Amino acid sequence: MERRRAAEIPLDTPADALVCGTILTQGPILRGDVSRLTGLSSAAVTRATRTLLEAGYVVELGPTGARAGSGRPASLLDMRADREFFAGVTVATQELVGVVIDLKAGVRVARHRPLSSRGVASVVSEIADLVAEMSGEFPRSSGSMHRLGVTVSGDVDRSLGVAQYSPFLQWRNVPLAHLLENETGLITVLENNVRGLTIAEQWFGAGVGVSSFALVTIGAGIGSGLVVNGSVLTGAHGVAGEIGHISIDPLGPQCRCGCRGCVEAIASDQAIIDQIRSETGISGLTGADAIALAKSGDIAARSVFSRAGRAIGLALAALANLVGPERIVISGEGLAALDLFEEEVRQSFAAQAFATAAQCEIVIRPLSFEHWARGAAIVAIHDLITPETKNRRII
Amino acid sequence: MERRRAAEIPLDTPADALVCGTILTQGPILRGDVSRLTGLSSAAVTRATRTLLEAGYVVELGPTGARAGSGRPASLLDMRADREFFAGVTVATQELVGVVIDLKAGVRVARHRPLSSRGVASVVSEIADLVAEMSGEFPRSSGSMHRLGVTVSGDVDRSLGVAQYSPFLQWRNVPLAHLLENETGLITVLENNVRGLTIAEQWFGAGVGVSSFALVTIGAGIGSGLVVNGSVLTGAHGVAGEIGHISIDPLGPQCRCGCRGCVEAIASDQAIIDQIRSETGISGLTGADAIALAKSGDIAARSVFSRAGRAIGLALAALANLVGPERIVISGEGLAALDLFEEEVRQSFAAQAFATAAQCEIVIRPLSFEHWARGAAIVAIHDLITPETKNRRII
DNA sequence: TATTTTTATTGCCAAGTGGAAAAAATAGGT
DNA sequence: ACCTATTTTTTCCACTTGGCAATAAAAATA
Repeated sequence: MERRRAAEIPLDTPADALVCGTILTQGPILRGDVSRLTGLSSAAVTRATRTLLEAGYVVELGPTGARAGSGRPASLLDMRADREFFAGVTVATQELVGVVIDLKAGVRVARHRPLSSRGVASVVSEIADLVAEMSGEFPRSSGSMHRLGVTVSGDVDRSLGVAQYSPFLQWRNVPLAHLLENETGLITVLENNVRGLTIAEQWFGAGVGVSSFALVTIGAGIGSGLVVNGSVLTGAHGVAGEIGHISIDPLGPQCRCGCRGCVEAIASDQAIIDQIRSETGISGLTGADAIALAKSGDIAARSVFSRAGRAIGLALAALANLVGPERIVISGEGLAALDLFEEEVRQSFAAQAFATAAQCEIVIRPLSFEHWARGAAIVAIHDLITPETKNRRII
Repeated sequence: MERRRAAEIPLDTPADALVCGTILTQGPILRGDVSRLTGLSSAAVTRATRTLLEAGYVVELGPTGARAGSGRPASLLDMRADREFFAGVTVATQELVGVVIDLKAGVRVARHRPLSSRGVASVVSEIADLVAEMSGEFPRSSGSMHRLGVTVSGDVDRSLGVAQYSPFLQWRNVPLAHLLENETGLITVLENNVRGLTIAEQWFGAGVGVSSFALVTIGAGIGSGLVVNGSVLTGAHGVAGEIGHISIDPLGPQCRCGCRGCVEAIASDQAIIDQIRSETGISGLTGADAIALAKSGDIAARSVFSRAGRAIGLALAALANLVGPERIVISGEGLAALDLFEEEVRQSFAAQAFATAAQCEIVIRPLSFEHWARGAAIVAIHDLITPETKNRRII
């Protein structure tokens, strides 16, 4: 699969890509600031900018509103959002979620569709259908759509476009990117779903301008994506950010991974439900019931949520102590219940974080499934713009 | 402090530094392999090599022993060990440990000296004395010594050369590198002691050729240094690799950090001694006694060591699950007792490591205090050769 | 001795980048 | 209205770097 990037966006030199990425993520920005942020000379910034301006990817917003005194007025640069569009699809538990976004990651269309089967062929054709459907449904003023990003859970090799192993889909070594390129005609990139969301936050969310941060998702499972030195950790064996399977209590509940006291066995949605069921004896208890019960003041339910909060706080502290991110972003579907344990999370984090690691900022960002699909689409942008490093540094 | 690197070793271009680092760490190596490892063209390798050969930093070992069939024989390149020497000093609990090493990190002199006081002025002058003493004591065939590496525990900013905070020395914001440059006349680099040992392993030990690994030290404290994408983690707030303060048991012993169940409170030397004392009632028990007792088959002592092993195994699993290193190296003074719990470490690691994270290799390397001092000296080499990256990538 | 094979070197070239000077665009003073 | 100071942006030039491809070197083999 030949990547015909040149036809899409002119990023001939490393400086081009650097400038493009900076304008993209740092929003409207002055040339001088681009130069300072990237370390490039102003000459290089001018050149790269001109290329992008001529190709219509960047616009000049005219003199900045707040006049800065005398001197030639600086003019702000920004991406032209409607110059190009990107599709993104994430394979969730029960459904496919798809979006089309513009170059500034603004969502133009969003669609859900139930997942009828987990077979490869069926998933491929349903993703293709969803994309085709969406691509007819948004007002494309001028730009076109060449790229698709797809995220699934499990072990994914992005450079190969292969889903190596997905327990949920029961897939092994599925070359999904290739299959979808054939089916949709779009250049397709495949990524792990948590990493996709992490990249989205890194470029357009709470990770902008920060060189290291972590995105923690709480819900059906508990996972995280870690960004260190500006790049997302992959793990030498494909595992990284598995914060859910840190054990914090040798007497804790059994986890489905086989161990005792994993964070996920204490604080995932199902774990909370199970614990409240066994404490209260209510057998048909749902997630909503559990939250309602706790909010109504039920002691047993509240203590289960508290325990979950402490477990998460300890896990975040382990993360902060080991990796030392500048910021930790908490998100996920479980956030409906977050106010039930946010205080415990913060307290036990603060207690367990070692020395200055406690300065790590913890922010909470509710993210919907649409955000996950948007993450997939943003991976497509990321793939377009991030240059492949040529020289391997071993030192 | 102007870094007059040019006078020492000709590393004018990035390619020079890349080739130099590769030859240094990959031992005797063929030009062709350098080219393959670095991604540089063979022409660039030839050019960089010639510069280094002419300056006497690299030697050609002549045709490789094992003839590889027909064709022009390839010749191995290696660093000339005695072309330059480096001093390294680490500030240990009771003493200063110093070494002088050559360019290939071979130790030429090693010396201990008691630490008479922890005051800044006294430490500075004693380090300077130690270095002066050593520099007269090794047979320098031709190379000279321009650089000194120093490591201390605590929060260190290497680029500033400042010890920001060292609880053990009770220092805050001590510009130790600068003070020592004035005192010794050597270009001095200051680094955290665990990071120093980690860099040593990365370049000359179990981390060679691996892009991510962890070095875990077990002894008076439990810490680790993490290498990801070829660079040592620093932590946004100066804390990283603090594996000792992960909490794995809410009912565990109280740690000096104030929390319960930290790995360090279960598995550090003192923690093990304390636990065995309280189990057996022997008040004057020393570390050697504890080991002897356990080796003699004492049930209580053995179970304390077993518990420590399990705690370390869980901590290593947390590390592997979060960061996903290719390899974990275990070292430290506590290794005298390692055979008492190695099996537990491996078992509980294997049980708790998530999915393929269990493939992470665990190797054991006993490292003496002299190795720590050597680590400091290797940081001086590292500082000489590692080029400062010019462009800041924010994407 | 000629040929083949593998490795190393050299000459040439293209291009990316930085430095410095020039130009552009404004505010403010006279 | 014009000039000057100021700040941002652009242009021009030259340099460095590293890749490509042809060439040389050093063996083994025919």
